Amino acid sequence: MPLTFEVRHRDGAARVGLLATPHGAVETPMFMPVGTQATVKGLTPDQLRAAGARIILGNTYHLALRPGDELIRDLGGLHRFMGWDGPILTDSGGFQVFSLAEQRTITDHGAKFRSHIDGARLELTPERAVEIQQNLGSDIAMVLDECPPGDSAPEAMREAVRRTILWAERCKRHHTRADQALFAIVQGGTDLALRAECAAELVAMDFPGYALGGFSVGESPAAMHAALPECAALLPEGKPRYLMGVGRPEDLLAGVAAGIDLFDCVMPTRSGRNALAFTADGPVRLRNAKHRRDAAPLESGCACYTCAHFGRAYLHHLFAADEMLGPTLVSLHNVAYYLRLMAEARAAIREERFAAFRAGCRDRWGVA
RNA sequence: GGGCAGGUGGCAGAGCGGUCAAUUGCACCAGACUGUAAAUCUGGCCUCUUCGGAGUUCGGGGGUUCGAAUCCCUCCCUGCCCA
Repeated sequence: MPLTFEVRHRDGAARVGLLATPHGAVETPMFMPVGTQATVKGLTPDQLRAAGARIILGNTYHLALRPGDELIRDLGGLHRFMGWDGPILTDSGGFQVFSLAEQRTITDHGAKFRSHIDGARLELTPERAVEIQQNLGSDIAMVLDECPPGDSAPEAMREAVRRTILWAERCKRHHTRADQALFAIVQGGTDLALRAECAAELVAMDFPGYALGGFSVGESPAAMHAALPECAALLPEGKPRYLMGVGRPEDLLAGVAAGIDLFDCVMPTRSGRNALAFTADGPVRLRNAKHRRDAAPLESGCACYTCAHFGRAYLHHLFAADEMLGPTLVSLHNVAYYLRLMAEARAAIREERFAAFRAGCRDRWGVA
C-alpha cells in the first residue's frame, strides 16, 4: 500500500487522523507548505522541518517545464533532487489551467499552454500529468482537473465538472506507480448539486484520497465557508480529504470544522515575502512605520527561530533595506504559525473542544 | 577678478508661453496577496475640501503678456574652468 489513512479522533465533523506515506507518516489536519519549483521559496528543508513542516507540495507544470521531469527522475526523483526526505504531494497543473487562462485553450484531450517562461507551446493531458508526476516520484499525485473561476456561468461550471470526471478516469487508468497514491479532485464551485454529482462519480472510481478543488478562486470566503461542510460530507469518511489552495488561518479552521484533513496554500510564504506575518493576534504588516522601534518579537510566545532571535524593529529594517533575510525570516514564522495552528487544532479535536478553540482564535484575530 | 553652466515638490531629475499642482525614478505612507507567471502588485504623497472643487507653489524682487516654472531686468546662491 503506497498510502494508508486512519481517523483516530472525532469532534463533530472535525477529525484527527494519521496519514502514512512511503516517506513517513503525518498527523492530520495538516498544512502543507507550497514548494512549486522544488523549493518552498526562501526556506531550506532544515528550516522547514524546524518550523514543523512534515509534507510539502511540488508542481507538475512548473517542474515539467523546468528543469524537466525526466531530468529529475534521472537524478533520483524529486525528494533527492530538492533534499526533502519527507512526504511530497504534487499538484497536477490543474490550477495552472485556471491561473494561466490567458495563454491556454482547453479541450477534452487536454489543456494547451503557452509556456510562461519562453512562450513555447505545450500540452498537458491527463496522461502526461500522471507521467510527469510518476517521474517526479511524489508520494501523492493529483489528477488533472479543470478549475473554473468562482464566478463562472453554470454551463461552464458543469462543463468543467464533466471534463474533470473524464480526466480523472483517464489519470487513474494511466497511473501505474505502486509507491504513489493518486488523489481525485471534486469541482463544482459553490453549486452543491453539482459538487454532489462530481463527488459521486469520483467516489465510484475508488481513489485513495479526495480533494476539493475550485475554492478560493474568486467566490466570497463566506460562500466557501458555507459550502465546505456539505462538500466535505460528500467524501468517504475513511479517506483523506484535501482542500486545495486554502487559505487564511480562519479558512483553515473552517475547513477543519468541516472535516478536512489536508490544506495547502502559498499564503504563509508569499505573504512572508511581502512582509505580512500571521500571528495569534491577527496579521502584522511589518513594513508599517509603527514597528520601526519595536524590539518585541513578531509574536510573543512563538517558539519559531524568527521570534526566538529577532524583534519587529529588525524585521522592519530588513524589509526597508530590501534584504533577503526578511522574506526568509517571516516566511519561516508564518509556516511555523500555520503548523502550530494545525497542531493546536488537533489537540483541541482530541479533547473535543474544537468549536471553542476555533471561536477563541477568531476572537483573537478579530475576525467577525 | 574673468568665463561658462545652473538654481523645480524629501532627494535625483523632466518641463522651457496656455492642455502644469507640474512627466518619471527613489524615498516615504497605507492597502492587497488563498492548489505561486508574485522577494509582487495597487493606491497616496503642497494646503484645505461638503471630494464637485478651492487656495497657495517651480531661489528673492520687479517687469512683459489675456495668460509665466517657461520671456526680460535685477539681486542672491551653487558648480566647473581661467587668473
